[in-house]
Amino acid sequence: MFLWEKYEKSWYGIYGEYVLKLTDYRAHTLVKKNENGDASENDEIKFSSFPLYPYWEKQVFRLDDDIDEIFSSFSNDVLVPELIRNYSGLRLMRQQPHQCMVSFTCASNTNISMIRRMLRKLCERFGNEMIVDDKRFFTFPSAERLNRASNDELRLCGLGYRTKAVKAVAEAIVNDSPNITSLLRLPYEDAKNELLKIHGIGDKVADCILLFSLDKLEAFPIDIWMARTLYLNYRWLFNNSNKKFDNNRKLSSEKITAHEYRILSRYARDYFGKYGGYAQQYLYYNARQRAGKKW
DNA sequence: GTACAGGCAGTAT
DNA sequence: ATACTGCCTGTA
Repeated sequence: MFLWEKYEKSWYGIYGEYVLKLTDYRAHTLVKKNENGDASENDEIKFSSFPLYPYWEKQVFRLDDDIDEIFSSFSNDVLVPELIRNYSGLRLMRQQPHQCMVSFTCASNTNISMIRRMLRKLCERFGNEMIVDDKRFFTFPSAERLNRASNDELRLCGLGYRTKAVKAVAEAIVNDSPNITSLLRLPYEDAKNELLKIHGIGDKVADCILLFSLDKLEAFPIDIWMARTLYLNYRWLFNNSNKKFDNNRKLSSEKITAHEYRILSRYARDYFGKYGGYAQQYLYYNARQRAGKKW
């Protein structure tokens, strides 16, 4: 999700060895309809990819989820259903596990533009060049390639002290420990414990990997933005039970302690339930929107 | 120059 | 168990 770019009406995204392409003709069609009074052949969103990956949108945009059941599971909440109505185009994306693991390992303690920069450099240096529509893309490097890279080479991608962590993640994937297929099968808690064994993967990064690539929809990643949202809109959830911890939070840019993460995470998962990750996605997007973030 | 950004591991208490 | 601290790097 970090490696998507827009040109004209099309979005291009790096998905492992693939360049995915989504073209939105809908606005264009409105004009055409007005001019001709006729439906255009392009009256839709079109999906393609290089190389061909038929129906990738089903996998990547999770069209196989029972979205009605998921959305209705939040019907007792005040805020989330409203956000679902407001942000109707928002989707929870499913990434390839190895790309997701590397991406979120790079994501710790930095901002999105920095993450994008790091990942683009990793792709340029270690991925394969691909020309699509006369534009140059680089696929996402394999774990084998990253594992072969020297620490100095990785550092040149701007990883800083994350270098060691990226190496550890690449090595874990190459060694097949943990095995990705078994992570997909394991319940949330067990899969998370496996991920936490890898150097550089903590609570937050693990929850992102679980939600965005391992189909654990109850995973509820909490970064500083989610923490702010929880304190702002859901303080009542943990108001009485954790007085000491609740009161002195200043809502600002304080870092989340490990202890705090566990508490917030437990309340959020108890409250939002087995599809909580979907709620998280809407709450997160909303928090960023309200803060005027441009991604 | 300093503060800050979507955490983490290592160490001290 | 929980608290404290240093850490790469680019931007404001």
